[in-house]
Amino acid sequence: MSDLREQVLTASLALIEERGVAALSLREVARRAGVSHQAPYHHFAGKEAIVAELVARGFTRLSEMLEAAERARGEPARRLRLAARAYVDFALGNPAVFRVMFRPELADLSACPAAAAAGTRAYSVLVRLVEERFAGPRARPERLGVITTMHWSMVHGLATLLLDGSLGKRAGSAMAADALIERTLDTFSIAAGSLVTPTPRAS
Amino acid sequence: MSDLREQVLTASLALIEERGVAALSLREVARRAGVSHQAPYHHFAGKEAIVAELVARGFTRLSEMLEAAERARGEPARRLRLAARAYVDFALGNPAVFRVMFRPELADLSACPAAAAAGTRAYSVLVRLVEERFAGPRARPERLGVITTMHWSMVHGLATLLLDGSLGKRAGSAMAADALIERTLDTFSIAAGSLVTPTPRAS
DNA sequence: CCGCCCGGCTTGACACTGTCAAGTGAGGGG
DNA sequence: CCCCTCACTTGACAGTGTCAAGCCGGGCGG
Repeated sequence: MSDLREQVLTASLALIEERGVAALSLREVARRAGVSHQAPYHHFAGKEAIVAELVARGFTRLSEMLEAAERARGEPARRLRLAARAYVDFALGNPAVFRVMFRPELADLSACPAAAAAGTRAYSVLVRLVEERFAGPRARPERLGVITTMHWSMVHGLATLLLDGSLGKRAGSAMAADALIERTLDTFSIAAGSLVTPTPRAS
Repeated sequence: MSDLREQVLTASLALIEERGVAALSLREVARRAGVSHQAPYHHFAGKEAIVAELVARGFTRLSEMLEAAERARGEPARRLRLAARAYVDFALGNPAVFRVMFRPELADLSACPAAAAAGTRAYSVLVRLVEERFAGPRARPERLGVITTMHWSMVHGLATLLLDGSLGKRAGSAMAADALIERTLDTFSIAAGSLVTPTPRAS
């Protein structure tokens, strides 16, 4: 039942993947699904609701990938590193969804509690991983929060610059992009590692 | 002369500031400027050209702010830190423009050479600052490139997450946001500072 | 068995958009 | 004086999101 609902979602996704979210047209979606232009309205309140659903699914998929990294064996640093790579991989693998996930003016995710919950779920994975890696006798929780923000910013910035910014063009081929990601994340991991012991008071 | 051109630009900017770039309507712009709906077409090729112009101006303004930080006195670390703060301040001070600056699907900046040049100008400031801070006898240029990418990613990610992501909501007031920015950039600066000497081979 | 309701879908309409095409009108140079 | 150019207007067309009805078949109560 409700086969159309899924068809609308996949058609919408395909459309924004190939022409950008600005070109998402409900009528074109209906056309591709072989129904009349008003049929989607019986499954979604409007255009926003469709992309909100896509955003929610994107966040749960991202959460799953991050949680998979969390379950990997190895030291905390390795798992945090894997999660970072998973974040970037998700962005590069689902560019259209990723772009719209962090664009509240297109789809107000606060209006869609499912999307907000999925986003919090992904965030909490990061929080746990950072705690695991950086918790220590001297680490105040407030400091952990800052380190979490730093990690998220770094990884998110790398992903968005590769996707939209000029980083993607500067690093031409996919292989070059992969090397760029690996080396950037490695360097960041090393740099952040210097924070795990109380910062050495260099004179 | 060409007063309308400027009027169109300011009206467009105001419109995307208050309703988002998706709601930019040439007809509404013309209405606000008190002219007919086709008047803007005598100054811009179309909708894309207008936002391309806004993007170009945004990049030059960002470049100016970064260059001001570059001219500040103090150690290289301090200037890099100032530039990072300037980047975030620009994003928070010009949210609509910043958002559209890194959204090539809305305004293809490669079609607008002025915007691309301004972007490269801003990027080169960052390259110089990173070189100044991290250049050393042991630093290969390739390594400097990675460090540059890391810095750009971190700062850009922090800005976009504050703007669009949930970071902005998590850090409620503007004062809290300011503290968050300061502490995150400080922590990052310290972490990155551990890279200036060849990474200590901890056993 | 009939009749009714109701949910999924269709058809129709409205206001709005970007953009092409043609017209208008004032101001200035030949 | 004429005409031309340039900034602008008017008109039209295709396309959009969305509100308001209409249709239609299948399940349910009687």
